[in-house]
Amino acid sequence: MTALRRRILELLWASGRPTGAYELIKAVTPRDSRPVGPPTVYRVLEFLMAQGLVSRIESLNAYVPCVHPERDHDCLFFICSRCRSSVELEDPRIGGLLAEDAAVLGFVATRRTVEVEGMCARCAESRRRRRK
Amino acid sequence: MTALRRRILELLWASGRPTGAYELIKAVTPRDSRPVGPPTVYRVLEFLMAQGLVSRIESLNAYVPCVHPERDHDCLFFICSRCRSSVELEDPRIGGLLAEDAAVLGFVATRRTVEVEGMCARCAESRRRRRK
DNA sequence: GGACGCAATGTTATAGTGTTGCCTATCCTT
DNA sequence: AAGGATAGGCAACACTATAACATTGCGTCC
Repeated sequence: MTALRRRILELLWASGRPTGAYELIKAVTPRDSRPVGPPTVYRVLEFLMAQGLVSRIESLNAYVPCVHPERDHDCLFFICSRCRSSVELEDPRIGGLLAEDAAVLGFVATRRTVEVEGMCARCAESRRRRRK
Repeated sequence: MTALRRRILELLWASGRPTGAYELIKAVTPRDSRPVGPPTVYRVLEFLMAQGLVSRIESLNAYVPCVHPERDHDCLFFICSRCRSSVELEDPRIGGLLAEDAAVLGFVATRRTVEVEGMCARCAESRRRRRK
């Protein structure tokens, strides 16, 4: 874990929502200095994902820190299209069903992407308040 | 359903695998003529997705025709990273679990993305044959 | 110390994917 | 024929990602 890697991981935690690679580039670049190159940031993200510290949200082209880096978990994301937040959940039953379906097909699974888009409780509530 | 829309849908069926938007642009453009613009193709894809005739595979930035356009189905894809094919499956149980998890969070779901990456039965078999 | 290996990062350029805004053509309706 | 609605053409641009090559810094082995 190098300084840059730690820095990007901290930025992801601080951001509080899925963050794009180019947003990270801006964020890690010190003011008035040449921007960090895309390959650098993408390499760091690749490393962090390999460590299970970060996940990529495919439907947003964005990255989030994992909630339980210690465990080997199935990432399952609920993404609010209103406030841009995302919540990670663990539900082993989903992985179980997918494994079952894969077995039927003779498919050897290596990676899963499960993403649900919609509106989070907070946003749904605040929209309900203003009768709309 | 216009000529262009039908044409692109047919191309997707003919391709037999997830196909990128720019690949479709090349394919729909008649030889020696100016290429169809990206917006045109993206608009057609948007229309076809709205009709439930086509799905987007987020983890590939690619598009596939839906197997059962008639039914309102949960798209669930198994994507072979070796032969680039994809198989669509229906498993209502997955949608059920996701709805359950969403309810716990108070989350109002509008769209689901479930994609499993790995190796299809054919590829797994052919790799087994050559002892590798 | 000098030579080498190696991992991480920097640099430059480019490829791939998707969108905005505006205009034109066509068709349908009245 | 006028007017509106829908589809498509076009130019420019924005965003996302990778290729290819150079550099830096650090440890090890002789």
